[in-house]
Amino acid sequence: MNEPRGSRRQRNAPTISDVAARAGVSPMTVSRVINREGSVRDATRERVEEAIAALRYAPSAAARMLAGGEDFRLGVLHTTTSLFYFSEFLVGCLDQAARQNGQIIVEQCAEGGEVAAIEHLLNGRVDGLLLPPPLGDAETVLAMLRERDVPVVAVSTGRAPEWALSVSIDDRKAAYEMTRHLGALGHRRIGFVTGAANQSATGERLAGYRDAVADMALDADDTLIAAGDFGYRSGLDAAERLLDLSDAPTAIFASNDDMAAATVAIAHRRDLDVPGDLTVCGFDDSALATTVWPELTTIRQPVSDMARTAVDLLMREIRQRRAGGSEDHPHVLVEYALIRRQSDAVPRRRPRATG
Amino acid sequence: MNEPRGSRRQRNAPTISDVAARAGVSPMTVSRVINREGSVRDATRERVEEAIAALRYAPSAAARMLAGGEDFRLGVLHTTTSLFYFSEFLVGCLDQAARQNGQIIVEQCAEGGEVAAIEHLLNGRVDGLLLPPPLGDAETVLAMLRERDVPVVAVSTGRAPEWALSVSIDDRKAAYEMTRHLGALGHRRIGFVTGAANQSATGERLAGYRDAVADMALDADDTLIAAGDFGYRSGLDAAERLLDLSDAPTAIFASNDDMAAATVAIAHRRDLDVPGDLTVCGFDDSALATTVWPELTTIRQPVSDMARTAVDLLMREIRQRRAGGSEDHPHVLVEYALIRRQSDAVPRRRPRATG
DNA sequence: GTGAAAGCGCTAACAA
DNA sequence: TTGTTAGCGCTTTCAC
Repeated sequence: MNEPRGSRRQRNAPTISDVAARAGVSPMTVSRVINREGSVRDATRERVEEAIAALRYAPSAAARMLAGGEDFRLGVLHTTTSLFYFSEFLVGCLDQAARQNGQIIVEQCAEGGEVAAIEHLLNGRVDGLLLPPPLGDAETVLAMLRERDVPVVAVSTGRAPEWALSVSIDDRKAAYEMTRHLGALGHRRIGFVTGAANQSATGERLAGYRDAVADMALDADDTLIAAGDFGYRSGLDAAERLLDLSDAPTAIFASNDDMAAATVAIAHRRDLDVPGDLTVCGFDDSALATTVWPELTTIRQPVSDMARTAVDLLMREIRQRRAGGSEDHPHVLVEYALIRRQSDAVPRRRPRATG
Repeated sequence: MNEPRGSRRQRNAPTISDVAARAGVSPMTVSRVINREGSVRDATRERVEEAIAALRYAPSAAARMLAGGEDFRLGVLHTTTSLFYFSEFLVGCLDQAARQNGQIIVEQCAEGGEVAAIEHLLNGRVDGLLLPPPLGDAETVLAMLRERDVPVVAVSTGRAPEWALSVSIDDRKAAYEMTRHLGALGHRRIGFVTGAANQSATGERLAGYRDAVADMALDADDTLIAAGDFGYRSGLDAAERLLDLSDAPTAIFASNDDMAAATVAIAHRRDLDVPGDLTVCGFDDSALATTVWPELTTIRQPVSDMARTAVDLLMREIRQRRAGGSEDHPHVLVEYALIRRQSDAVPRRRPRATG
């Protein structure tokens, strides 16, 4: 009758005490084993590990956190643009956050509704924000966040503000490399389709293209540069313009895969074989790159790794701030890769019949 | 010396006790206000609410859960297919889960690695699983899950197993409606591109098409039905076959947007205007539908709402099981919508010159 | 190297 | 209608 009023346990999952009992040690020792603290004798550790395995024990994140573990609420702004990118980004965030007591709050926001969305997120007590493109370049958003002194990571931005954190690839170098690749294949006239004017990656990619054109002494003709906005439709128009040129390019490098896919569509509409008559390549390696046919040669941004890094950086920053510090704001550059698929080839011999 | 050793609080966020102190009530009363339990006098409630606002108090999810609140860990299997779908799906899951102490664990899995992935998820102590397509039709997956007695929701499946939960649209009816729409426009020969054979939605959509063809007495010709597999490339092939027919269709209804986009590409390659010379429509209303040009007339599946519903259903089921019960396994049907965009039109007059 | 005690913030059960 | 008590599962602090 001394039973204090039945336990309130609801889930019948094993607890740290169950493990301790089975291993014949105290809960504290189990805790030490779990957290990889040094001071546990090997024999003890082994017994504990056995018990953990036998019971299929998994620690309760909630209890852990409550007992002094830190926790993090990270907001992700989801704009309607770049849906392809977003999915991969989110998976990376979720994965990394789960490893570190992080919770990801996704806030959808319509164009123009960014400020309201952020307001909402901030009221929900998020500790920091992740900004996938194009938000990392949005002046009003950035200004607001800076004023509020919210920790922020900009992802895939060409040029992130100094006070923020960022994770990107070297857009300029990647575009340079792709352009050189095309040049090495034998293309002299390479068309380029730019991205949206308000994103800094756009400028970087264009600069990379220009560098390579200059370095390899390719045809440097401004009519070879067509303005796009990262949207498929803008790619359609840009490709038309480029292919209408009296001396049309033999290769077109679009600033993203959507516009490259559009270029392929236009080429086909004109009975041009890709890559036989026209080489087309993209940038990002989004789902679209392997959806269309031929599959696109492109620059791979490791989006989900970048997301993981971003979450990591952000948590570090938040932790530092909680501890009072935080002076450095790392801007990390991750590796990209040039992925060759079926959309590039050596140019067909030009009309003036060399051979 | 009676000071038990200073508080261990780490975050300086206000607690329920802070609110209670400020409002001059007990923590329990605050808890009642937060949880909208009836028995609190209005005056008291107001004071508490003021205190909450003043302190910007937000309850700690961890503490709440630990104290007996239920919690849920829901696993989502992420196959490489249908990335467009997945992003929207995930956002819905996350959103709904966040409202109900749910945590979403995403597990990526390669083709053929489903069983291992599930094993991993289950070891991570998930309480239930969400199965986006094509998993809801995968026999081995389903068998394993059933044997283990794991709560499961199949989403967007044509025909979910009785013992599981499901959220779908009425694929057959939707395809029927789209086909009738095409018939009403004046098309008599309507091509159809099927989906992957191993997904039950494929059969449903085809059946809907057939029903409408019969009901409207349209040309019922099996050469008008081309097999696809939901992939873009299969759509390319199917469209070629259909347009190579001596009496080619004036409209092609593809079982998803990817294949519809491929059909548009083939049409353009053959100098056919869409929708002038050929009407094309898709199914799903994925990101692709509004990416390509012309934008696709398609059937909208409200994926993110479906995800929300799925999470809800799953939590309800888990809760019931914890309470010992659970007899009924709801299969909910949500509304779809036929979205008209720019890819459909009245057929051009046929060669035999009617007028 | 290991254990005991206390407390993280909250709510269920009971008492007033 | 409101308050009191105890305990959720874990980790911290201190003692051995």
